[in-house]
Amino acid sequence: MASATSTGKPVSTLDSHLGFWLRYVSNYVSACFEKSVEAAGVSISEWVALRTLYSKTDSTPADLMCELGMTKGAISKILASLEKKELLRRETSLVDRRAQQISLTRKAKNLVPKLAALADQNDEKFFGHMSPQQRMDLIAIMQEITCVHGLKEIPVK
Amino acid sequence: MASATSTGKPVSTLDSHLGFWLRYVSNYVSACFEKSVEAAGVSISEWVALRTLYSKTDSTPADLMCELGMTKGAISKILASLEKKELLRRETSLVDRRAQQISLTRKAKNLVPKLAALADQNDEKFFGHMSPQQRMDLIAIMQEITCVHGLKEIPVK
DNA sequence: TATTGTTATACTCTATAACTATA
DNA sequence: TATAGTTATAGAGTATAACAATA
Repeated sequence: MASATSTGKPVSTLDSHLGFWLRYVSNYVSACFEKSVEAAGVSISEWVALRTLYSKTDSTPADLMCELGMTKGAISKILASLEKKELLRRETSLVDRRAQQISLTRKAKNLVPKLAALADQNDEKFFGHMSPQQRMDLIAIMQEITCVHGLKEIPVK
Repeated sequence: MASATSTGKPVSTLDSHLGFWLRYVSNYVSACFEKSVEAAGVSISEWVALRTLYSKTDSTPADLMCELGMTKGAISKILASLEKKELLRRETSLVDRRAQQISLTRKAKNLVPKLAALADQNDEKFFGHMSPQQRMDLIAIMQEITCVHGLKEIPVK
């Protein structure tokens, strides 16, 4: 697993790190999911934005900025792309004319459940061989790491 | 956790998927590691290439292509960058003058153990609160997923 | 013809920062 | 002045494909 240096200390291998394995598996799982939502016409970032807006109506770009952990420039581009696909509308807020109110179109409201089903299927594909308990345990472990390190935003990167 | 559609089916949330959590944690862990190796002057892809070459001397770009799961164009750029940093040499193979023999410089051989230590530290930082048994179990779970799905190359992406 | 590696090109995703308009 | 959002620019990382040299 590890070779030795002249000082006798072992040089750890790539695969001795849990971080390596998480990234290894995660990249495959995400790449596969990306492919499946792309067939539905959206990117992963767009899916995350859509699913967030589906639950939280009347969000502003600033809200999304916080929730997705991205810069306002990046959010602006995602929203422009979704608007172009007729999945959302942006209207100037009546309260503060600098701000925007985002709302999903009917098309988007019909699409989100389908995308959620794709996410379910993707999870089944990769983790379906594990017991429900094992999967819940794993989620709990990931959540614990999130807590321990104070991670906050949804990482779209 | 999930809202209901007009047909009564629940629309799963982002955080109900194990894939979401793996990506969430993995992105943070990798981003942190990236930052730490960048301070040492290399990217994650370059670290992976260096660590691979450290164990497997006399590799060719074609070998790396398979092992890192990247195209030859990408490998070529990584090798050019590492050569520019004086971390490796590329010499025409005596056997087949189309191929190259890659060898690490002394500078690289001194650097790799330091980078490996950074990887160790990164793992400690994020998973140090878990028991050795729990960490080994997690790695085993990731390896099992790898096996079940026939994943092969080291994902550098 | 097939293979090894390089290079030109393009694309995706994101950040930074200058900018516009409101407040 | 400060804030919300847009846009221009840049950079990282990778893929595709045309290319040169060699087999």
